[in-house]
Amino acid sequence: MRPAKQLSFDTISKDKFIAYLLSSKAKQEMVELCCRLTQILGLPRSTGQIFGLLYFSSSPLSLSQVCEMLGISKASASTGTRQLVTWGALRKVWIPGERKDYYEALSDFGQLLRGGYGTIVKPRMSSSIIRLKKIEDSLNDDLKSNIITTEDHKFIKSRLDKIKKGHNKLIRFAPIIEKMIGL
Amino acid sequence: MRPAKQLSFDTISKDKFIAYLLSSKAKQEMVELCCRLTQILGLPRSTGQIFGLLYFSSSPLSLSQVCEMLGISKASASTGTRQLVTWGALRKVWIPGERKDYYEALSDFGQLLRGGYGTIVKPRMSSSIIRLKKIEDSLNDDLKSNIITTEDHKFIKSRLDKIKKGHNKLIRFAPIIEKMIGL
DNA sequence: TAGCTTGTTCAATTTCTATTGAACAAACCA
DNA sequence: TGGTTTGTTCAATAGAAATTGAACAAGCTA
Repeated sequence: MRPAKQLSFDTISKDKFIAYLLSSKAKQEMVELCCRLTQILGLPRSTGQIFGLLYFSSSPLSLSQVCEMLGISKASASTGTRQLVTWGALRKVWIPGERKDYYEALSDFGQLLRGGYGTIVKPRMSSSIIRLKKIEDSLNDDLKSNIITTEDHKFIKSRLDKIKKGHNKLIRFAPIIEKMIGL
Repeated sequence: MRPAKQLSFDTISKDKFIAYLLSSKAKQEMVELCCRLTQILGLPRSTGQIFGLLYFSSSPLSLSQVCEMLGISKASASTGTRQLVTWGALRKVWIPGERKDYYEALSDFGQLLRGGYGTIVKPRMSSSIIRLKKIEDSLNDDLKSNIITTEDHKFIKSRLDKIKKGHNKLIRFAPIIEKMIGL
């Protein structure tokens, strides 16, 4: 009895590889390692696992394969991959004749760091900084209406300045750090 | 009617200042700003608030004052300050004749970053890296017992190497980054 | 068109973390 | 000693975030 559909060499080798990832002890350790690294950036565990799996997969995988191999739900896989794609850690691969989306990890691990920095740290920083000017204003008002002593006002002002200075420094150095992080 | 205990100038000015922190709109904004910045490092909100309060206080505050002014429990205040002290963001101040512990924030905001990096990122990194060697071993075993093709083995090996390389780079650059971050 | 495959979204649930109240320990005082 | 003040610890609770099942949308096939 012949298989209904003849398997190409590529398909066979791919299936073998997936079977390996599913069975091997090393695989679990690899995914776990990668997962841990990505979790440093504050990613959910499931998302970390997805990246780990794809980072060590020599061929792109579909969503359903990711679900099956990691034992997570379609929903998690969908949201996880989307996030990783927007961060630039994964990329969609179009396989001709296939209706499924396939994903592969960029070898540049640093892309993940940069993505995380750009979407988590940076916006929070700037949204915080926007308020600085407002705070300084109400602080000056407090001084004028004698709610606060000149001395205390001076102290608070100096601390605010420190934050401003630090922020500027970070802004200035950020591109350099980003480049250095390019793993 | 005279107050039972004559207040020194210092005490009066301090009480005034605390009243200011309690009442002012600017205070809430300041604490919130600082809180947000510290939360970037993954600190609990209450801990962030403690740091924010002390960062903008011109005099050291006791635990009970922190509780009262932030409306948090003794337990949170105790654990929060302890963590901040071990990170080097706060320091205990001994006031002669007082039985309470007083705390003040170090003006060096970067100390917090370094503390967070040292106690959160660094250990996770190294504990992850320890496993690298182990993974490589089981990978080689898999190759020998023909569970995996030479090709796939090569691919996985290259990805592991990338992680190793990236880790080394981070280790090498960490001190430089730490210095640059010194706000 | 109906039926099938694939991916997304969202309310409900589970899981994890932060926070708290209360019991405890330590140091001081009278 | 007993009482008071201060700080710590921990089990229980409240709160936030991740995960999921299920309903939905979009695209293809016949």
